[in-house]
Amino acid sequence: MCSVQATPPVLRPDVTARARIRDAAITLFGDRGFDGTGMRAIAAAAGVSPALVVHHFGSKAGLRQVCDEHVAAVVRATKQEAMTAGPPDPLELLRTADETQPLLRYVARMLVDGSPGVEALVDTIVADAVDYMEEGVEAGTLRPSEMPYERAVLLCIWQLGSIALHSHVKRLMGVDLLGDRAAILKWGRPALEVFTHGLFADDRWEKAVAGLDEDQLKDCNDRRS
Amino acid sequence: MCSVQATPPVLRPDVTARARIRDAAITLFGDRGFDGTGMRAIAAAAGVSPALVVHHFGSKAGLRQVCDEHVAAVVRATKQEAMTAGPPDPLELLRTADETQPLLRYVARMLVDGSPGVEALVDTIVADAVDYMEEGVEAGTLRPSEMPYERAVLLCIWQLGSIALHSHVKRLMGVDLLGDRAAILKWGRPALEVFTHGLFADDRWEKAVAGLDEDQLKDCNDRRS
DNA sequence: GTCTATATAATGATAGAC
DNA sequence: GTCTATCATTATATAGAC
Repeated sequence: MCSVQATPPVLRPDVTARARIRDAAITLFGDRGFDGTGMRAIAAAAGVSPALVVHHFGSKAGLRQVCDEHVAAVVRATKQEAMTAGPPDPLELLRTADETQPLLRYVARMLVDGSPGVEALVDTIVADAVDYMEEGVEAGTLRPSEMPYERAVLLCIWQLGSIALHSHVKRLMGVDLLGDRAAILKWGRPALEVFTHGLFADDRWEKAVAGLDEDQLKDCNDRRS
Repeated sequence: MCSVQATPPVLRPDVTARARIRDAAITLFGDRGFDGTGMRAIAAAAGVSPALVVHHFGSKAGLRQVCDEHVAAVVRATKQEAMTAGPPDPLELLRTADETQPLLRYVARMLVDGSPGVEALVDTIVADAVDYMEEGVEAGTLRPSEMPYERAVLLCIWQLGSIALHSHVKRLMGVDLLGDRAAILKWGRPALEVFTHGLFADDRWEKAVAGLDEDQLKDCNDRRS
């Protein structure tokens, strides 16, 4: 599993200009956001003229769509590879993270910027997680849940959200979730602790919430101005 | 705790134009991002001329700074209030969420846009969480951790990340984390399940990871091209 | 404090030569 | 396929009247 050469967004005359532009866009969009990145910056990073960007992709929106599709394809392929390699686990997404740093940075941006292709990508990730976790429950490695789908969504959002906030994780813990594997382990250890032993000392919170019914909450909401 | 009237970004001639501009900016920045929001749009939403925005805040960056400070102050005040009201719990952040929807939407954007005040805000949130959780452990409601700080960071990132990805949570589960309390409960239930019982059926994962040392991981990293 | 009118810079996109 | 030169639009910010 420790292989794969990521595609760095550096100037590489050996790949087509089109691919260089696309990779530069992925890096810059991921780094400064879609709105924060100009065509000129992309062209400069790819070592071409701004006009060539338009020539190849029609428009900035067209370029983004191609980036979306490419990133989604790579993510899907990476997950496919990981699936066939061995049993999935909740750290799978983070495990494969360092293979494709600019890609993940782009995904992190997509998640909040709301790029046109991100919904389908997230839905796929969640659907896969539902399958993974069902298998895990059957295999006896995961605890069964009263709400398997919701739990899968929760865990996916936690992981994707952590990626989206990678800069804060880096600052707070010195761990680059988009970076090397060793660093990711430092992040994974407390997660493992929570996932193995839980967070609460007992089930008093669960009981307390179980005691609440919808009516009480509705009432509580209604009392707001 | 079920009170407080949020400040809607609607046209309200009874508050100063300055406050209206600031609130409109918070809503729009949160909704469409900093780069995606023009001064004209802010002025229109506040019912004033674009020039007045500049007159009050100097520049778009200046306006953002004021927004940052205002949001941070409100968040701090809200947390302060929640602290004095009762014992804190991991859902505290989400509990108080619905009080201030536009504010939280803005925070969600700040978290990924990297607004200049967001680091301090997050650091404060984490520092508070560390205190909360230490008290929780002493009180016997939370399990002790081998890495209390890292666990607190993890949980804060999970919660803030969930807020940042609220649109996906809405789509996947029909729950608006920035919205009403009843919806949030639907999200909180699986979280409560994981926090109470854990996710793994046993400690095999923890043991497997505990067996890994840094050298192995380093080696694995080095083998990447 | 608030406006209209405008300056100036940057943006996405086009035209046409090579 | 790739470039230079340029257009049209939009952006932030300013000047000065009321």
